[in-house]
Amino acid sequence: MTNVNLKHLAKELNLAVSTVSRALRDSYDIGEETKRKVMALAKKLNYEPNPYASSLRKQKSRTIAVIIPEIANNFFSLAINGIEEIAQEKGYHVLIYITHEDYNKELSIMRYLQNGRVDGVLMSVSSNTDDIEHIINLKQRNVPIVFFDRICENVETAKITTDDYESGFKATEHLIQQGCTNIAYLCISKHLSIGNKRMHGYLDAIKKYKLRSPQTNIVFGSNNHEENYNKVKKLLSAKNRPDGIFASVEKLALTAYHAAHELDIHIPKQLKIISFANLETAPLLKPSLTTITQPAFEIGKRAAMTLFRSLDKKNAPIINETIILNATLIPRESTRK
Amino acid sequence: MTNVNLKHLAKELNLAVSTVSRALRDSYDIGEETKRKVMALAKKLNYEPNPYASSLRKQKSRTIAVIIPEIANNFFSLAINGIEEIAQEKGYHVLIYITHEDYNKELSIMRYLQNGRVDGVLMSVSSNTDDIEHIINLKQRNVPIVFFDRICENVETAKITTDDYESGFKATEHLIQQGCTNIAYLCISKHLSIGNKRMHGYLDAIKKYKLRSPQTNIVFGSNNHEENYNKVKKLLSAKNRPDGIFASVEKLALTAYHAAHELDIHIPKQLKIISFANLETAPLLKPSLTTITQPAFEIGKRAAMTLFRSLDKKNAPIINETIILNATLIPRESTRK
DNA sequence: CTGTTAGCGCTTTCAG
DNA sequence: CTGAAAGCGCTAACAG
Repeated sequence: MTNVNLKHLAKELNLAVSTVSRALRDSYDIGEETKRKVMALAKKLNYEPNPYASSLRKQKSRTIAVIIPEIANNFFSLAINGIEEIAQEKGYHVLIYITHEDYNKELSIMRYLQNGRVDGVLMSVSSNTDDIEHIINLKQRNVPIVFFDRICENVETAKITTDDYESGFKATEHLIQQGCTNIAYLCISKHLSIGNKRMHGYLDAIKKYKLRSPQTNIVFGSNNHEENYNKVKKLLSAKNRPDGIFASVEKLALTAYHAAHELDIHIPKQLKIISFANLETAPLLKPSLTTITQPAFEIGKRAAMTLFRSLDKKNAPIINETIILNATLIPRESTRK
Repeated sequence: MTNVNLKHLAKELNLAVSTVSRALRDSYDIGEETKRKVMALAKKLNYEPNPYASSLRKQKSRTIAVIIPEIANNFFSLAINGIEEIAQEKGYHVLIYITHEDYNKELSIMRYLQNGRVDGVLMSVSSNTDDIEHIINLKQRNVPIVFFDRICENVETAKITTDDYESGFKATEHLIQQGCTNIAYLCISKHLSIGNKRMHGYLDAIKKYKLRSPQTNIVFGSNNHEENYNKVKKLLSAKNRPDGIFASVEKLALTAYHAAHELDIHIPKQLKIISFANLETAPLLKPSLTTITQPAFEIGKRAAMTLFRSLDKKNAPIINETIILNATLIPRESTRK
């Protein structure tokens, strides 16, 4: 870190450090002549202010954190893309943290953030987070939080989500219209808002169309892939096994695929699958999967914009509101044209 | 930022700030009794040191930057996953920057990093980066850089790559073994190391099997999707159009798919495609694409480990070495079993 | 318009 | 074993 700093510039120009500092930003207050000289030298020496000194002084880091459960998943990648774009526009830096669906990791990550490291947090909670103390804690330390996708209902802050209930309803309806009469629902965790909302949509569609849905048709998965696989396999091995599956996340759709394949159940003839999924490659590579695609990039952007709105204005509080963006159902037929 | 800091703790305990500071880390030097008291209060008040004050003082940020051209791409998502895992293990924070294949963005990002914001950088260069001054610049400011995947040959530092030449050779050979005699190669940029190495593998395979390959069979794409699409369409519209395509990146494979589809060329009957791709969902969703899959997660981990090796030991210089990991060819047949 | 001064919160000599 | 004091690089209040 052998680096040029304000002191260097000041000495070289026979000016006070503060003058140089102001010339470099304030502007209105410093003579044109001086400003030009300072700017010139700064450019010449490739001066870049030390961010941490400035953060320490201003108590603002111009940095936000993004906390997500996983990243090798198109939804979150796209969301980050949107977040990063807005952040770059606003001159903010983005720290990324992956919880790997681990509540304890989420906890310790949020501890790190509580002392000024970031000005705000964008997060999608881990699937086994049912306690919200750590989140409230951070909020109380004046770190604004915006949830996206996997929200916490009972934290008062901005939330950007998809129309999960409606999408769940439509997904189920879609399967029914395809002739399914025995539809199962797969989701990752009882704790997740998205899973529950989608489930309610599913249940209401079942009800509306007067289908029966045995309790066993709802599978709650976990972090453990093996376990999920066995549960789904069991589901598909039953005498009256489902002829349609609505998976609340892509990963479970794939689990179902694998299981069906092993059990020699033909997709989509004997089993139709619909799933929330953000396969960028979808139009070409998923001939047999109907997807419900979330506007991930947009969600990321909106989440970031919402956060920055409160950061830009001097600590304007984040409004406790939910912005709901619509997902799109992309039937597999259309993928073949 | 109403926050508890060392001064608070010190006052509360009737100790000097320095004593508290040391009790919280140094340990050997402070009385057991005092230490316990300090620790207890720190825990109770949920004390978390201000990272920027400490960074400023120690001239170390415990933060690294990851600079990548894009993120909505499985390769980079997986790599980040690996990077983040190692970083978390080491107690480092990860800043993420996306260049969107834009040289100018890459430039300005690296400017931000030159004054202590990060202790090191992991990067995959943008496709239109042919000038390396900004990289050298950063290196000279004592910010170690490790390249992964898209490396810069002529910067002396550690590089983690895939066996691009061999994979290019094998990919081409694979198409030849499938009966292709007129194979085209698609890549994104003349500047990229990976594209060039893969191309050499391709050319050597063509040579070895004594196929002819008209110059027109090599397509250099760009950032512009439309443009790429037209180039590929033109390629596939020629009288003696190729019967095999080796795409150096997933995106171009998809472009080829689209073009073939529009021109009513059947895949894989009339045109076989092989491509570098990291489709996590591959086993199920890509019935017609043979892929060469890079160990992305591993690459990320190795890159991070290499960087941390030099950060952990007091500024041990990064060795100018290239670590080459092997990609795996996954034929489409095996996806159907 | 410019300089002086006093910190931001932490670490680290240097003294006791 | 503990305290006092200096200073990382920057900003901002206060003087001139």
